[in-house]
Amino acid sequence: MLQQTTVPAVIPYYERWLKVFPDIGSLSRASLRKVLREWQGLGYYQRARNLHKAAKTIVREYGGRIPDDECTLGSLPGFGPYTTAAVLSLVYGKPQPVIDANVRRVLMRVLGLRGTAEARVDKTLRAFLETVFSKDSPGDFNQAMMELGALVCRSRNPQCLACPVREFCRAAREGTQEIIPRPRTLGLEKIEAVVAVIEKDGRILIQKRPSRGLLADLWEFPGGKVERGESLVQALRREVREELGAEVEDVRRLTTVHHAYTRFQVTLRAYACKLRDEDFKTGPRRRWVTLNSIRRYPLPSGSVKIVDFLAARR
DNA sequence: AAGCCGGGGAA
DNA sequence: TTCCCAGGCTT
Repeated sequence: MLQQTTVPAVIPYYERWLKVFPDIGSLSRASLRKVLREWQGLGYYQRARNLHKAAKTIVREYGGRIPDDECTLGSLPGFGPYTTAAVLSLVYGKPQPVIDANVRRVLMRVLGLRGTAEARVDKTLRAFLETVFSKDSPGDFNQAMMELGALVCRSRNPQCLACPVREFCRAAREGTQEIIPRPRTLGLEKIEAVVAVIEKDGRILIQKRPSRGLLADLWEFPGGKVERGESLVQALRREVREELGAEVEDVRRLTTVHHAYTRFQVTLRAYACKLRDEDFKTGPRRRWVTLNSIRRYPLPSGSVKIVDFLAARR
């Protein structure tokens, strides 16, 4: 029932099912019509047919006991790699790692594997799993991995700060947890942006983003998207002119950082510079801050990476 | 490797 | 709306 179906959707069906078919024998003796009737509304009806057929085979060929060897179990209808490994580990305690959508997502992020979540990556994942798998408690390990994916390392809004394996996770380190695995449909838009780290008297200029939309009310360095046919420095001069009404000078390359959002991927080119004119608009959304105090402001992850660079340079 | 199979929950 | 879900089977 859980194949490609969420736990909340399954629970009521699961409970009714076990009342009607309390054991393998009762399922094996039931008519297909009754089996399908109990499955009605759950979808993927081939699963019901497979389960029914498997029950018949288990009763007729294996004395009503679910086979405990991989080969026999995997030959039953509906028993693919996941279900076979799940039964062997959860029911029989055998050292079989499972890879379901949760585990696949967790491991793709841990290893920083780009691309969509497909069974194609499973070979790589399985090799890694072998190195961390607990043969003492395979069932617990497998369920823990799946729970981690379902509750923390979620498809959307992963809770990296609460994640017990955060320090081993490449995606969390690189800020790519939102785009690993890559969403199946929409392609990732690539955005090139420039960032002006404007220094004056040992302080740096930051400004507050608009209160609505992307990164609302977060603070960042002046800057913006590079437009077509425009050089990076041209873009830098234009953005500072537009936002601050001032010209820049002493422009020097600082660093390049990458950050991934759900729908686009941005490359930030940071430049150190100074302002030629001092008469630009200050205001409540604009402040000169020291490198130390800047960390008290909420910044987008991309800006934090730039701040980290500046701090490390000291 | 890609298509197909379902319905619902969450954002 | 869009995306995805404790996959498996067929082409």
